Amino acid sequence: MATPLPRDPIADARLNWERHGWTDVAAPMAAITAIMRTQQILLARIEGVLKPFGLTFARYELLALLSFARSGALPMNKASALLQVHPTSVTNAVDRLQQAGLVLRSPHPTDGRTTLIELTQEGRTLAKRATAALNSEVFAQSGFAEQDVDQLIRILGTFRRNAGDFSE
Amino acid sequence: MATPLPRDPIADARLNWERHGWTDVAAPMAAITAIMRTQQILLARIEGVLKPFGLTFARYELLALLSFARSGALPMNKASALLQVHPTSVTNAVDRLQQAGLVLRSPHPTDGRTTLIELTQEGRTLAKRATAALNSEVFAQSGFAEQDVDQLIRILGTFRRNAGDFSE
DNA sequence: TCCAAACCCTTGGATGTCCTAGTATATTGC
DNA sequence: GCAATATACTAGGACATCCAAGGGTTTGGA
Repeated sequence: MATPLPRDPIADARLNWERHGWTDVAAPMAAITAIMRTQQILLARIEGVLKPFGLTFARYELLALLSFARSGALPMNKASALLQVHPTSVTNAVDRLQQAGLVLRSPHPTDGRTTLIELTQEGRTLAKRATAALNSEVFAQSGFAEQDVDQLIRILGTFRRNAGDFSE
Repeated sequence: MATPLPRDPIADARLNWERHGWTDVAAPMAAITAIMRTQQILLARIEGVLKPFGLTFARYELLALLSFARSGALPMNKASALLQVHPTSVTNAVDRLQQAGLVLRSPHPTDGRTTLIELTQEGRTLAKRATAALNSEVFAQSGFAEQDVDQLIRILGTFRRNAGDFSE
């Protein structure tokens, strides 16, 4: 890891905003920038843990999603909706997972437009092992205090609902 | 925007984790996944606002950073450290900003290895306009309650310090 | 003094994301 | 029943990020 900076760059940005008279939006700017940076840190940790398995986070997410589906299979469009990524991103991930023998495409029994993604036995095994690694090496040492985890879930849950992710 | 899902996919993932007995890491998993998704939503909003200016978020960040530097110029490696991205990402952003006439490269007066990035007058003007747009269209309507903004800044600030971003 | 180690930036390659457009299949409405 | 519309997936292109490697510049110890 690089040497820590002497000062928090986001706190500095906030001061700059306030100095320019944008006081009312300085705090939200700092919060949003902090989310960006935190995501970057977490993603790097996750990718580091997944690398030995030959997986990226995008591919892992798809694998994990399939492993929780009763039948171990999902239509592409369903996966796209649940993972909340663009359909082309799913196509890309499936291409690579298929090439690695972790999933396979099969035609939908009744809808000729739809392609089902199916977990292979190998894919199911790898998903299990990768999940165990993420659980112990990332989630169990998240770096967030327990009550802060609850706060994050609450705050970000409200945000995502307002953003139109889900209605519930 | 896509139709909202009937249920929160992250809450469902958390239930799946608990069902598999990973109860102790289910909450951090949910919090981290929520951060990933929130970042995605915010980035899309920001990119949408910046698009009319011909800017991406990465390029805007660099432009904004330069606009707050006294002299309007910074060494590449300094920018890389402050933005906390890989040096090649800065090279890439500078290439495009330079091509757009918003910044220019100049040699460091005393260190032949270093390249200074300098804001052009056009770059300075565009940075101002883009910041005004982001302030009014994103930061002023962040979708976070005021006290939640403070919570986020506190929680993520602690996280980033522990992750080694800064020592302060 | 001088050469090895450290540092700075760039190039090339891999991955992921999105958008636009195109092809194929279903569904809807007249 | 058939044409128009909607839906599903894929191909190609633009961007951003990182890593590995390479070439030029500085620094520091022998």
